[in-house]
Amino acid sequence: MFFKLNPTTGQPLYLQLMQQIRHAAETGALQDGDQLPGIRTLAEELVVSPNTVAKAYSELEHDELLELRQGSGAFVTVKRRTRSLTDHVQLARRRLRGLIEQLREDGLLDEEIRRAFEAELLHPAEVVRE
Amino acid sequence: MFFKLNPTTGQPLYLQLMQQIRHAAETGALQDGDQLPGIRTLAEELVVSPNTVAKAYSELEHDELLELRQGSGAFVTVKRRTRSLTDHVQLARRRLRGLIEQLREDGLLDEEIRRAFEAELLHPAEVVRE
DNA sequence: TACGCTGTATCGTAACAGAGGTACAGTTCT
DNA sequence: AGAACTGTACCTCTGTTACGATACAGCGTA
Repeated sequence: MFFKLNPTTGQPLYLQLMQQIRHAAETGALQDGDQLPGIRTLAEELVVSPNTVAKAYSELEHDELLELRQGSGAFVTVKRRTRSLTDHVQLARRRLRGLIEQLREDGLLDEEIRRAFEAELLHPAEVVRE
Repeated sequence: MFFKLNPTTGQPLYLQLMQQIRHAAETGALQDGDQLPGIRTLAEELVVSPNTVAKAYSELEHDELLELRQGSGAFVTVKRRTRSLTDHVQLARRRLRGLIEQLREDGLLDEEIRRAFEAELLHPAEVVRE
């Protein structure tokens, strides 16, 4: 599987995993009916406790993005809205990719880019220095 | 002051505050020698415990971005590298702003945009579906 | 000097994240 | 039926976050 967790960001691991699974569904990388790796398997790959994966899975089940069938596994259930949005999300990925590349070439660190991004998302309009 | 914390993201409040102060210094919104609000004042504004602000401040002092003078206050100390980068960061902000605006108009939610951003930052190159 | 501001330090408490382990229950396949 | 897989449910332990409150220490000014 194509997930990667970063223990240094301060964000809980199970949340990071949830976001990445969500995003995979939004881009179409995960499609309706796809089966996810087993809790123990994925936990071993990501080098985290099985509990952490289990928590992510069950939260996503509560959000109706996964269906957990005891004995058989975890399966993706993508709703219509998400499905109609995949194109937009994929386009967004490509645009973001281009911009991030440029910013990196300007010598910006990922951390700096992330801070600028979060700031922009938080304060839709803002004056830099009054 | 122009800070805002979000208790729902899972990211520690003191880290969020640190990032925002850092970013303010990177854009030039906070300049060398500027004085930050007092611990208690800021804590009250943000509706958090003074301990939380104190932790953010002292971590930033350890990172040499703040100078804490007992009795007088917290002051910004911006190094040369950061100073030479403000233009790039401000430009980045503007570019990100434009892109985010577009994506919102496409009907994407902030959460979806953030997931796409984080995914792109994490996997510089990636195939969407193999 | 005395007051009011600053940051510093330390309690105690609560909640949560995460690791690690164990046992149980349903499904699938042989 | 039985083995091997799945998720489910507990428990204990450790570390971190955050709150609340208290006391202390340095600085500046009236």
